[in-house]
Amino acid sequence: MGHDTDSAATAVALTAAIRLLRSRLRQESPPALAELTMPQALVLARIMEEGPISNAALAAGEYMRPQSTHEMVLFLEGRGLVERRPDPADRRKRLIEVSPDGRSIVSELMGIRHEWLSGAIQRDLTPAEQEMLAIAAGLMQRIASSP
Amino acid sequence: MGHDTDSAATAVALTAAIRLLRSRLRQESPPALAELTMPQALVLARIMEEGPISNAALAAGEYMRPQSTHEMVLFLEGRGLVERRPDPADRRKRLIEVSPDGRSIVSELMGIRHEWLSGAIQRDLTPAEQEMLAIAAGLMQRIASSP
DNA sequence: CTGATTTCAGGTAAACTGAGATTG
DNA sequence: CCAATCTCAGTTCACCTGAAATCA
Repeated sequence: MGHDTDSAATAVALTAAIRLLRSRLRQESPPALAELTMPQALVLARIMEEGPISNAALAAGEYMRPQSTHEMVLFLEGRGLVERRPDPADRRKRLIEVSPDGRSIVSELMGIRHEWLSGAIQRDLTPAEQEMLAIAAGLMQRIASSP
Repeated sequence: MGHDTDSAATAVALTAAIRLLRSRLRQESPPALAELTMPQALVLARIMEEGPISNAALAAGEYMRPQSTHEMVLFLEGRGLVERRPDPADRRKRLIEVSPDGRSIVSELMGIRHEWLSGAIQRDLTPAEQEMLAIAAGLMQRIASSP
């Protein structure tokens, strides 16, 4: 154990795991409660975290095209969950911020949306495994954001 | 550490990690070499692993609708990468198998497609972290396939 | 007759590319 | 003039649902 080829095997296993888990999550997500789709909810959460942010910066952080995030932001604005105002320092930009309405539902929504996954983690994994998975989630984010 | 609410936090972190990593993978995947898309390549790999398999069984294993896998199988058949023959035991089914051509390119293809991820794992993680990620990939597959 | 499997047809979600206007 | 940002429009990918035919 510890050879060079291990990272390739891990890459294959991880890719397969991501695809499988995504498929299962799609199956288990409650459609009735889905006023917001998963990407919309996660983008909303990121806007809340990163404070007032431009659309271009939001897209860069999500590794998407600005057009893709733009559409989600328009949707969220239509629901009154975010607000946009011109950036006084750079009038090309429009700063996006979560509204009071959006802020009040975001935590509740995240809880509902992750209900199945949270339960499965608790049901199927030992406490030690749960801890390892939490660490691994951090590692995955690190890899995704590596230069 | 070790409370009930931890699994919820892990679920949120894991969902975010999956989304980020998927976006990054899309960015990093070499489009010129993509004669097969990611799902097509992974379905082909699964067919190779699981030997002769019916489309319904394939779909169940991937947590997809039979129609979705059917389309991929038709594409792979058109490229001559898989072959189908009626199941003598149950003539409703058609058994799908990887052709010699498909078998010869599948390992090469997997290597190319996972090149960036494999490199990032090796570059950004310590050996101990790499091992943890490999274990976590297994845990994710277990959760995805849990009843 | 019921149920499972395959297959055709059409639809949706979530990203993409291209192009135009405004501002730095 | 060039670059960055936002925005409109159309496109592609990866799934979905519905329905018909075949066979157990």
